[in-house]
Amino acid sequence: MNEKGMGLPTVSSSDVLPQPKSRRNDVKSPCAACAVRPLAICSGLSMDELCDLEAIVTSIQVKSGAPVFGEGEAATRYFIPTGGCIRIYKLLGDGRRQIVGFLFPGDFLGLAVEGKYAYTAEAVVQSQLCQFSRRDLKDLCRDYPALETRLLGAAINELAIAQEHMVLLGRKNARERLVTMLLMLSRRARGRGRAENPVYLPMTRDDLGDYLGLTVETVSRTITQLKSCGVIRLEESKLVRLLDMEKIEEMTQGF
Amino acid sequence: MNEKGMGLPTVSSSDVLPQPKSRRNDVKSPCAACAVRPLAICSGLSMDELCDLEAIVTSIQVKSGAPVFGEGEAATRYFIPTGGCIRIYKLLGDGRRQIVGFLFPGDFLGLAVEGKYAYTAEAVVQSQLCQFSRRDLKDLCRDYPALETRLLGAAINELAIAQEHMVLLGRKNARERLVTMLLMLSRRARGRGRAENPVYLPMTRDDLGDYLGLTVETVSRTITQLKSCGVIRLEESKLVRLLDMEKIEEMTQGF
DNA sequence: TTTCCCAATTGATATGAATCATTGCGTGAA
DNA sequence: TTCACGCAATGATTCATATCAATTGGGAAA
Repeated sequence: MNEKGMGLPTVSSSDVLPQPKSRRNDVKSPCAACAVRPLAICSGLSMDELCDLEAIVTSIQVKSGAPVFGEGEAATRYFIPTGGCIRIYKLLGDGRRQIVGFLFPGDFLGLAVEGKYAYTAEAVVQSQLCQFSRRDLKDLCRDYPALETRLLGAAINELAIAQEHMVLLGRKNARERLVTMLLMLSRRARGRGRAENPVYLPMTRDDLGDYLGLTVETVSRTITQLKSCGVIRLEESKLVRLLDMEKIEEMTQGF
Repeated sequence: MNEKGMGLPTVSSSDVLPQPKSRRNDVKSPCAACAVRPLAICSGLSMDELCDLEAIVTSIQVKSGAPVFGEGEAATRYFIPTGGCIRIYKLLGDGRRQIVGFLFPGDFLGLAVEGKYAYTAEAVVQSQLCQFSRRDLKDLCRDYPALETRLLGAAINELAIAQEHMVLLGRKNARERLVTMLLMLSRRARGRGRAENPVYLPMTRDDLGDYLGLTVETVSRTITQLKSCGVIRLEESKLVRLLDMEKIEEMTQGF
């Protein structure tokens, strides 16, 4: 049950602050210096290709809680987060919410079905994203087929994550769900070159609940339970120290 | 809880009966006559392209209950079912099973992460599939970039279905899960040009449970409940007549 | 500092689905 | 025909999580 984000207006100028970024002839090219490029679909491009990419990209800022786009909207833009965290979710008619993913720097955002976004995307905390028009990226794919291969790779990767999450939602209990998520966040942080151990949870407990298919209360109680088991410790309410990795990995997989 | 399919051998010659199909110079080309081609990634290819496709494809038969491939296996082949029904699932260490999808004729099977299948695929009933070697399809994608675009489309489509299913698993109750699935199967049958109303359920109640994140008993009870509500009628135990479409659609979306 | 507000935690109780156990049903084999 | 077997349906009970209701905590504004 969660009404935040229902019937939200789409990205408005007060929420999103566009900052032109394409400066093809600059001394420093922003893409070349981009910290998340090795992670994203733009990795492994030649200098020339990078320039063409830069020519079509814009950087935007989205304030905490503000929408990037809404479910059902015409999908005219693609995004790559470069900072912060984005939640994507779907709503049922009575306000029940299921968060189907959290996106971090380097992930790809905006895959659409029949020209429409299938979910709403909102910033969990203030976030930065690279923005492409759909048309531009399509054109670029024609010139650089490798780019489409990368997009396919990103989609397959997302699909695998989604399938893992279906196992979590369909077959795991509350404790297993929590530790699975902690481990997943830890691994993804490592993948981005960030600290893997005190796991940082930028989202609220409510968000966690709507991602894990639980209520806030159950999330909270389960965290307490994991603390008393001695497998985690809260350094702050959003910073979780994993104490017993072995036990945690065990708890994740149902052995 | 379900032990069927645990530690299964991979496709063996007794389960799968290969039938060479590539007869480039035949009068009748099998792909040209293929009933599911308009649905599958092979739609919209020229006669030439179709010939090249035929040259790399094999048709196989898989007996009811037999595996097509197993989770963790090296992903050397892709498939397109042309008849029957395939379940794909993941297992937890203690045998809990989550079916992450059912595949029907025209769907694409075999997307892999890091060269390995992320799930097991088994025939629900005797099924036919077109089989491609990964390498061959990759080569063909190089020549016909449109093919890769179609693969991307298939992956995005799967992803959207997966996200819908996460909503079901995370936020819907047993009754909503059942009617959502019935409606989904009805729509997909229509999409394949088959009857949309008596919905045919080739899978067992056990499979339904493992797909919907419920137990067999709950599936059975919920079906009984839907019968007494008057929204469905069982013509046979695997053939469900949808009686009140309006009420059914209402029940799926949480209004 | 004090106040306010929202997020998080904790407690008491209700409930939907799981679990355990049994019965019924339809199909194929003897 | 009868029997056996697997699948499906039903019943009784338990249990995990939801729900309803306070209470606590921590950061920002006054």
